[in-house]
Amino acid sequence: MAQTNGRTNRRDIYLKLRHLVLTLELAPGAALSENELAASLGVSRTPVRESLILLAQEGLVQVFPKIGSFVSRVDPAQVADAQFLREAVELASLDDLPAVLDPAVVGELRANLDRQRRSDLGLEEFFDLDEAFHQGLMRLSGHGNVWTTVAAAKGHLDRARRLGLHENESPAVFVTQHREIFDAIMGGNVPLARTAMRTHLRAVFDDIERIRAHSPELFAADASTVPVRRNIVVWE
Amino acid sequence: MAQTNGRTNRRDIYLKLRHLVLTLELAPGAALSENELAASLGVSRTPVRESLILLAQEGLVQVFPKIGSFVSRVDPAQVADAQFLREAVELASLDDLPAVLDPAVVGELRANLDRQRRSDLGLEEFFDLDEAFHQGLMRLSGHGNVWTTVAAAKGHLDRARRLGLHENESPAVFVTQHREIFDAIMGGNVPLARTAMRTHLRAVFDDIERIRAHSPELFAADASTVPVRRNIVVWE
DNA sequence: ATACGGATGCTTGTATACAAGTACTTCGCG
DNA sequence: CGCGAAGTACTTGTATACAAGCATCCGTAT
Repeated sequence: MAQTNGRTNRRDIYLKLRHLVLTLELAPGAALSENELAASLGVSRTPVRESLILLAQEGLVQVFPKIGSFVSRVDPAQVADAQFLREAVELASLDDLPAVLDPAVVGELRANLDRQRRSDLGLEEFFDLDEAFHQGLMRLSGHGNVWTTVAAAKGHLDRARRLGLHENESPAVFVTQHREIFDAIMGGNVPLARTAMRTHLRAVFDDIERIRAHSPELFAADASTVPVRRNIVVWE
Repeated sequence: MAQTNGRTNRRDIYLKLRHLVLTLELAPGAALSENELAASLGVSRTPVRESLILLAQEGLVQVFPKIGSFVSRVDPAQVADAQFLREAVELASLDDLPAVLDPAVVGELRANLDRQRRSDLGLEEFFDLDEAFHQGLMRLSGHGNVWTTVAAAKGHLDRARRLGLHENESPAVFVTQHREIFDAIMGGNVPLARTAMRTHLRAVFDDIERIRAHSPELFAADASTVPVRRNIVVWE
């Protein structure tokens, strides 16, 4: 999307940093330094800086000129916005399902669901499968590329979900809901699919306030939070 | 969104270039040069280049490493994607309208519609008012910020609309449709508002094939179009 | 006349140097 | 001991230099 052709350091670093932010390996609120990142990644500031600019446009990073760059704290307002967006898009996608479904995509979805049901499913595996599952549903109605836009907009929502599942037990309930959505689609019951989809998406969303009470420091305050530069060591 | 604070050359240039692309003053397919843009804007390559990277992520510009940068040709697939996205979001927003509407936003919308009805309405004025009108509708249901995401994704759609209105007579029919949507909302008739909104959005969309037949060189081919670098003048 | 090949000037990617500004530290003074 | 002010090290923004590669042009040979 961003780059049409060719592998560049910028693209690699952008994807790597984005993954680190979305998986919470780079914690919300963490201070980033173009120089430090460049040194640790073995490149110059240029590709790192350009990656941070892209992440800033996605809202995953905040850049304060002459002050510093920081991983964005999870903003409940942006979580709610992403929730509304994805719900609107995914429900509308269900209304656009064709009479006969693409058997290749259906096969992918079935295989995806099978892997979701494995007993040794790890959390990161689940998130990958979840992402592919929802994109697959969009592809069924020919709107697979719209998922790219939704995915780019739901960074805050994804991080909130990870916070919830980290302290939660297992994603088993979500796997069941995925199955219900899929079965409703295969049965040609669009209203049921819509209901199941809405229930599924809201189940994810409703945990957020509980998580916020548990880890308030990872969330943005009501007013725009002022970031704190990490301490500067003068000697040595 | 992209930048939290402070005015930088990059932000100014990014907004200026984005405006030039969306208004078709930079034609689809036009070759861009970081060096030329930097010289004509009186800055170095750095802010220009960083702006182009942002525009590339939005899909408005294509950057081919070691070859050149080009204003994206209007991609019918991306136009359709944006159409689906905005329709899904704006219709869902109507379903979320609160019982009592914010009088401040209602006043804005009314003033906006009055200006749309002026007889000397210019095309660029109309587009500005149209943008503000649709964002205002989203704000009525508390989803004003989601419009930012939609706006960022609909660059190809906006350019297609401008092509249509350039060769069309006047936006009068769209002004009427705006009025119908607004009246339905004020009357509390959500189903009517949904119908009017859908009609309105699709009226915009349905012109595209006609425009494409008229100006095919501004549209992307089915396969990924290979850009052509402009001629190089050696002597002189 | 035509085909082939090297030279040339453009392109973006990356690295680096300098500029402007912020916040912390630390030293000096009351 | 407390407080203030200057120093200092860090931050990002911008400009510039160099690297690598592609496309075109032009000359040459057939």
